[in-house]
Amino acid sequence: MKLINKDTDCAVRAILYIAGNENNLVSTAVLNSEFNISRQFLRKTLHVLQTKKILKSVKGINGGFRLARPAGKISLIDLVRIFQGEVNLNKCFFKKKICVNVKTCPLRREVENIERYVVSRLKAVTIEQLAKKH
Amino acid sequence: MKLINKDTDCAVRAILYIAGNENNLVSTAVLNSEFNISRQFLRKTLHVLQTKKILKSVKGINGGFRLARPAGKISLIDLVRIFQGEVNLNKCFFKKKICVNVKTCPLRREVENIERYVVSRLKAVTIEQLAKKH
DNA sequence: CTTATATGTTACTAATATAGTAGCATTTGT
DNA sequence: ACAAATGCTACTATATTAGTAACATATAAG
Repeated sequence: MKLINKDTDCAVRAILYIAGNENNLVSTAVLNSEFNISRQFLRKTLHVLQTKKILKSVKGINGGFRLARPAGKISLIDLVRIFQGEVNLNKCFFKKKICVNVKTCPLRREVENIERYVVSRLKAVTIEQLAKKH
Repeated sequence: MKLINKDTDCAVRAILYIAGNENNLVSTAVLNSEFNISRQFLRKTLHVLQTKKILKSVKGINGGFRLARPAGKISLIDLVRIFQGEVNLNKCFFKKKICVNVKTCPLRREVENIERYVVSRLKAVTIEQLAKKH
């Protein structure tokens, strides 16, 4: 059971590094030499981040990526949603017979509380905060 | 992303039902007619619960399952651990280069906090409590 | 003692999610 | 023109989860 998959994890590292480079462009080649992640994997991840407006890209020689918005405006929940979908810990397997009414399902209520906490934490933590704690 | 998989979910329903039957044995046939879960799936789940000492079984005609310990002594964390393994939200994908020291990894720390909360909640909730909330 | 009906046990298949790779197209500074 | 970067997409591989099947064993009842 994981909260953060490899895509998201990779994205966090990359973005943290990019955020530490002010407005300079960072290429996958640099990230690849910096981290233990294959070039192809990085490219896939960064490309997605670009399409999702987290990063801006510049093509061509000396090209690379920079943040599309301030580090304080990028939170973990954004990245988790992009790479892992909406946080929905509470999937019900037995809707028909058992869970006619979600409100009366004791298990659902407990998991719902946990989910609320997880989402609120993921929302609260931004790249800016993570960078400061380094 | 799910917190509870189908095995665990199934187990909770079954155990709640069995707990509501005092010391009477409950067979998979009864659970199958009660719930929207296939007989084979129930058998697999109940068998595991038996080997893990959550349920006691009686073979033969009129056989079935009963709780092996009081409902107050079975918590969600027990079931999650049996069917999904130890709760370990914090798997690190990049140990070598990046996470030389876990203590200095800001992402790890955040996820660790979340994990602690999740585990503490799963520990706190017992079958007895869930049964009362019905 | 035979039979019907339970669970014990294990092996297998199917579906889904996650991880990882490959290749060609496009852009741009020199 | 060329080298080096991203754009884009399709594909393969692996791991996890879900679901099924078949035979062995035990037991209550007729």
